[in-house]
Amino acid sequence: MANIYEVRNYEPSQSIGYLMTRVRVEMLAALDRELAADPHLAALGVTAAQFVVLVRLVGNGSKKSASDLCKELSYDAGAMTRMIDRLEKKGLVRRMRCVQDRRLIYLEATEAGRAAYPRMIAVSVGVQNRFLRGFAPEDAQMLSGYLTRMLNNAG
Amino acid sequence: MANIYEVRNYEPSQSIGYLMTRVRVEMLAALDRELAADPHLAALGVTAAQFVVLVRLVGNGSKKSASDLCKELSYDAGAMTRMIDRLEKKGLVRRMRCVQDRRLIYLEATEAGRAAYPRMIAVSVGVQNRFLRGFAPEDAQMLSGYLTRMLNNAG
DNA sequence: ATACAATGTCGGCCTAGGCAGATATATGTA
DNA sequence: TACATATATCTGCCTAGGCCGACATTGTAT
Repeated sequence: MANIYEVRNYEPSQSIGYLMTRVRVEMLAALDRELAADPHLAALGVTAAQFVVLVRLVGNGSKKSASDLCKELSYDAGAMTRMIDRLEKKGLVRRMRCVQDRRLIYLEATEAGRAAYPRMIAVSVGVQNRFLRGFAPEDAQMLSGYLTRMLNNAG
Repeated sequence: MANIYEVRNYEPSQSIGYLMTRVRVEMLAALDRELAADPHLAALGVTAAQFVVLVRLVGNGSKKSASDLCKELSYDAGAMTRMIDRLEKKGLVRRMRCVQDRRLIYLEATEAGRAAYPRMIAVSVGVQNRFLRGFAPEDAQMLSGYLTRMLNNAG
């Protein structure tokens, strides 16, 4: 299989890595802005990064540990500890020591966290739809497929 | 134009935003690892983030200011100041006050920075080709097009 | 039972980005 | 000229992630 890029004619500013980094920066910035602007969510002061973690805790109800989240999100364990600290301080997440395996700490969204969930999802969907403006459903499907393939290539 | 996502059946873990964030995390981590592992570059201690900035300074030889770089890279001005500090401390970049407009500080890659450039590009190309393994050139073209359209939708 | 390895959480230290305010310089206007 | 405005850089404070080592707990091999 031929390589996509060659060193001799590689143009960094047109590479997929560069484009993807910029798109992601713009998407997260938009998400941050709109989370902060939303009248229902502004009081919580939830950032885009916190939102991503919170979604994982509310979405599928199964109890999860911090290390579970780290695996799902390619996240550093130390960073996760501090992220949970911030979410706990805001009253959106609870820590509960597991009695079977006392190394584990199960994480659970609080009532406030669950209550904010639908609105947060709506904001996220709105941002993504805006970035995908003009995309046919098949285009979005293609793009998802490409990203999934790249993720598999990561090892 | 129809929306791609709907709130009622939105699955965060399959969304394009989520996938793109993860791909980008994996790509940057791979770039960091390989920059640190490369025998020619390890001594410089250049991170992926520093690499991105350095590429912009060596690539097209025109003198650039910090604010130029911020616009190109969607970068915060304060963060750029500190990034330049780190690159300067490593001897890869020089600051030169502009005499015509004394607000400006032109940035220039040093000899050491320019010398490391080809090897850094080779590492970057290698990482991206690995993530695009199995992609036909037309696939890569399609993906670039999608990303460019999303960037334009950002406003 | 003891020793060792593996796992989960946490804290310290680093790089890193966003935001707001301060400062210096340049430019346009009355 | 005097003043307001815009621009460029820098600094402080916050959130944030990666790496490493400490610590407790659990599982495994001897």
